[in-house]
Amino acid sequence: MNIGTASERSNLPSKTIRYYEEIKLVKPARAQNGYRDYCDADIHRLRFLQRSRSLGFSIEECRTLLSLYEDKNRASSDVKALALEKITEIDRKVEELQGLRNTLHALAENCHGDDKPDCPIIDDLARKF
Amino acid sequence: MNIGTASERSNLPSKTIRYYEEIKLVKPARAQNGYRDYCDADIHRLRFLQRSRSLGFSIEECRTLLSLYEDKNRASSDVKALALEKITEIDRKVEELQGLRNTLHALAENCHGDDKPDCPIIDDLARKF
DNA sequence: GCTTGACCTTCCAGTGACTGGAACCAACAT
DNA sequence: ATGTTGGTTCCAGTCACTGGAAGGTCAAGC
Repeated sequence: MNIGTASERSNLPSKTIRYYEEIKLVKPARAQNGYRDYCDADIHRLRFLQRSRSLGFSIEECRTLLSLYEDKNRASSDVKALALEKITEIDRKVEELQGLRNTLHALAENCHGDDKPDCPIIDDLARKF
Repeated sequence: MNIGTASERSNLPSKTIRYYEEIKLVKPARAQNGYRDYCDADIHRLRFLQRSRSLGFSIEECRTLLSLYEDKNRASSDVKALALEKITEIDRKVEELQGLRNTLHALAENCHGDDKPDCPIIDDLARKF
């Protein structure tokens, strides 16, 4: 199976798939013409990567997950630990973003948003500490 | 004022300050010995940048905000528009993160997290579409 | 048989916003 | 005179791709 088909089936751009090969995440066979030749197991790995990346795992975390996936003797606790860690990380990020959001919102509330140069948002950014 | 002092006063690492000079955000004078020499207005700009960056504006947005800040005839509506756009963007990001969080949470809930290889998180990542 | 176009290959450069490190120069305390 | 601290420049690395150039391959249509 050529890379174009692999791309369609995994929902990943060809460029990304080549990149994943470069960093040794997926190693397809090569056809005689030099084209990459993906088997079903490769597609499976690619989809696994697509999904775990979209769930916010970093490439290195995906590498770990993939090896856990392929380790028949893995402990589910290892995977759970990674997931829980990720949840904490997401919670932290959400909190931070909501803080920013609230600050910006408060500033925008106080800004009449007209033609005049008077602007509390700018004033806040420029405030002395 | 040397870069070290500027760094303390603006709460930005020296490296970052030099980088901001490279991309033409802050252009300090130079002392005779070649050292960067920051005046109060420079510090003001640096703090403005520190604060707007920490509020989640990109460098290019900061550049815009800075020019609006220094434009005595700016309309406050211009600034407000940028802030509101940023809020929308943050809301989108928060929603996305919460989606991820919920998915991960649901998966972790169903995972007993023991020594056995059985793991619903991995199963989900590996699921066929 | 030839051309066209889609698809594949490699390799190099760029993104954003820094960060780390090497090699060197300046200022100041002891 | 020497050591420490703090400047300077420049180059490389980060993360996870993405874009583009230059060229090879394949199937279809004329």
